[in-house]
Formats: sequence, structure tokens, C-alpha cells
Amino acid sequence: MVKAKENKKVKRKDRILDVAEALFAKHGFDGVSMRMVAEGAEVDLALASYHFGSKRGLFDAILLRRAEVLNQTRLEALEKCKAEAGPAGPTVEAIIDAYLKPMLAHGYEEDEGWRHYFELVAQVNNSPEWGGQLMTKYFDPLVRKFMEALKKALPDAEPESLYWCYHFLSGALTLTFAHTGRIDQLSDGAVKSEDMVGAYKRMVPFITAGFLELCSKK
Amino acid sequence: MVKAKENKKVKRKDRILDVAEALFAKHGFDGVSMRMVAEGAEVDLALASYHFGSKRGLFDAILLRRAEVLNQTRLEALEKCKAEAGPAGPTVEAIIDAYLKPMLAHGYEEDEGWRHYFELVAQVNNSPEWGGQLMTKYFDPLVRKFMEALKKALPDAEPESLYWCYHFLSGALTLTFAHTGRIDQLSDGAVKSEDMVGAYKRMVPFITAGFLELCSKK
DNA sequence: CACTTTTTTCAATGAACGTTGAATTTTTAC
DNA sequence: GTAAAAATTCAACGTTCATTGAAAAAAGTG
Repeated sequence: MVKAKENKKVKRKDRILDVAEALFAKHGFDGVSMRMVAEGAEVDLALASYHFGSKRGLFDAILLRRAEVLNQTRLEALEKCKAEAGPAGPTVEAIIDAYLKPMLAHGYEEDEGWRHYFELVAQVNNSPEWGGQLMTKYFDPLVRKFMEALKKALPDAEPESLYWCYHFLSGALTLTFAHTGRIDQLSDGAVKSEDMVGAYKRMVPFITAGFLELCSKK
Repeated sequence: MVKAKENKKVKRKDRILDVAEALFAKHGFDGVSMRMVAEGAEVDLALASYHFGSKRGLFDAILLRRAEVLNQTRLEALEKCKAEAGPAGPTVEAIIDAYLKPMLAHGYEEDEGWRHYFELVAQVNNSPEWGGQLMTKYFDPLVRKFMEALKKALPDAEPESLYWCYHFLSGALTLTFAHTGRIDQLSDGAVKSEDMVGAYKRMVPFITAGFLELCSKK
């Protein structure tokens, strides 16, 4: 009977989540109407309100769904690089890599859902209205674990500098995954917004160098 | 008669721009209604449409107003650091500094208008819908001048790496000026989102180190 | 002052908005 | 198979939306 479950066609509730995720990513919370969601998911207008209570409830459900998965994967990556390191703990580069690499997992290249989700996170992260509250709610417990590891790897760091460095990392990361097409235009097509592997390979050394420059003893 | 002009109270058109700038920065384009703008500026609902044609026209006018000023100031900073450098051209650090420092000019600390503007730019920059198009429109001519200077300062750089480095800079910069309050919460109040001087002092070496790491000959 | 132009107000338009209570269909559980 | 529960549809609610044409007021010009 397992087979039957797998073959079951995608439920309406998930269709709503997927469609709304794509729409919110593109147009932001206020740029999307429940009617757009309903049409895209080919369900009745009232159904999304029934399942998620309200438009805002739908929005939160979207943020939560993949945050749980990403946080778990990042946590495993952090534990793994801790286990592989000596008693002094992992290097800055290994920690940064553990933070970034999971974003390319989960079949990122094939599953457009993750691409939409990261585009959405980019907007949320940069919103003066919701950025502080929502990013804290969905990501801070895990981020604090990474900050502790970084603190151990950079014992001479000023705390303020460490937090600013993370902030720079966060901004660079979310914009890179926002897929705005700007870098394509600036480079006259030489660089593709979609090339997350190329971006990842460069982001790790870029960010690592920044941390080391600011947070190592002179 | 100059005195009379200076003393003239702020015109309605400018009040609309200032109020809408603050509202768009906080809530995004679709999160703001013309009625909110009219109420905030204490003018009739129809007046903003009269002066700017449409809601979108108002939005563009807001983006353009300070972009012109910022681009000019950044250009002067670039020319200045070129003039002070030898024939080999300015260093990476000097170029990055010329790009960042102008954001703190224009009485940033006193004039909340600039703060709102940068919050708005952060949202636009990270919008998959508008980021590519609008940032290109308002900033690319100037950014290309900076890219040329960087290319000269980093002759061994792969072009793709140079563009990605700029992208990381752009993301870190806009999030930092987005004032979301996230870093305050993450650091339990040890770091203030509003401390742009502290952020600026750290961003220059952080970004410079990243450029040098990725774009210098090994 | 008389005039022209610009700015501002007023009133109204049709369309789109999120949400909800009741009715209906489908699924679940025994 | 039948009753209970969950999912889905239908129709409508009152509100808010951006824009506009015409009227009125203000400012500019000779």
C-alpha cells in the first residue's frame, strides 16, 4: 500500500503552498492576492483561507516548511565538520562551507521550489518591516550555533565585528540567491544569476577572507 | 530675494515624495496605498496622481531623486582617489572606500530621508521582479566605472570572479543599510542596526579582503 | 486689475481585495 | 454501509483600491 500513497496525486494543500511560494517570491506579500493563488493552484478561492486561516497564515506556513528542512541540514553539516576537526574545532572556512553548502542540496538545480523559497527569503531578510522578526524566528537558533563555532575559531575577534561579518555574509548570500538578473545585465551576460555553483565556489573564500581579516589578531 | 525662497515652506510635492519614500521603504510598493501617502502628507488623494501620473510614477520619482545625488557623489569620490593615486591607479581598498563612503555623506545621521531611501533600495535590489531592471537603470553607468577601476587594480582577476565579488559587496551593503533590526536581536543588543559608522569601518576591510583573495594571482 | 497656467479639491468610477457562513462533496472510521 | 469528519465549493459581505473628469482655488504674468 506504500505504492498507492506515493502515486497519489499532489494534494490541493501542497499545490497551494507551492504556487503561493512562487508568487510571494516574485511579487512579495502584498503583491499577491488570494485570488492569484487560487487560480494558479486551480482551487477555489476559499480553500487557502480554510487550510491556513488567513493570507498571513499561508505566508508563515511557506516560510516554516523549508526552514525546518534547511536548519536540520545545516545543523548536520556543522556537526559533521566539528567531528572531522581536531579538538581546536573546525576552521573558519569549514564553518562557512557548512553554512552555505546545504543550500545547494535538496536537489536545488532540479527543484524550483527551493529556488522560489530562497528568493522569498531574500525579500524577507531585506524588509525593514519583517526582516528582523521573521529571520530571527525561523533561523536564529541555528545561526547562534554557527556564531559560537566561529567565535571558537576566531578567539581574538571583537564580538561586534563577528556579528557584522555575519551580517555581510547574510546580505551577500541572500542577494546571490535572489536571482534578480542584475549581475547578468551588469556583466553583459558573462555571468548568469542562475549559476549557484559558480557563486558558491567563490562565496566561501570571499567570506572566509573577510572574517579572517576582521577577526584575527593583527 | 534668495532669503524668501529659502524660507518658503516645504511644497506639497516634496512632502508627498518624502512621505511616500518612508512608506515604500517600510512596506514595499504593493504594501502602500495612495491613500496612505495622501494622509501622511496631509494632501488630497488625487494630488499625488496629478504630480506623478501614477503610483508607479511616484515610485520612480523617489528612486531617481536621490540616485542622481548619490551617483554624482560617488563619481567625485572615485575621481578623487584616482587623482591621489599613482599611474598604477588606486588600490582596491581605496576604490571600495570611494564606493561606500558617500553613503554616509549628505548628513546621513541627521536626514532620515536618506535612511528611508537606502531601506527602499535594499528591497528593490533583492526583488526578483524589479531588482535587475531598476538597479541597472539607476546605478549601472556608475557601477561600470567602478568595475573598470577594480579591473585595473586586479589585473589577474577572472572577469566572472570580479562580478561575483561586486555582487557580494552589493548584497552586504544593501542589507546593512536596510535596518531590519536583525543584527540587534542576534547579538542580544550588542550591535545596533543604526550604527552605520561602525558597519562602514568594518565593511571596507571585509570586502577588500574578499576581492584580494579571489581576484589576485595565486 | 485681467488673464492664463498651475495646483488643489471634490466626487465618483468600476475593479479587486480578504474573509466567512452555509451548502455540498469527499474521505475517514467503524 | 453508515455515520462522522474533513475537504471543497458557492455566493456574498463590506472595504479598500488607483485613477479620473470637472470644478474650484491659488499662483504667475502682463
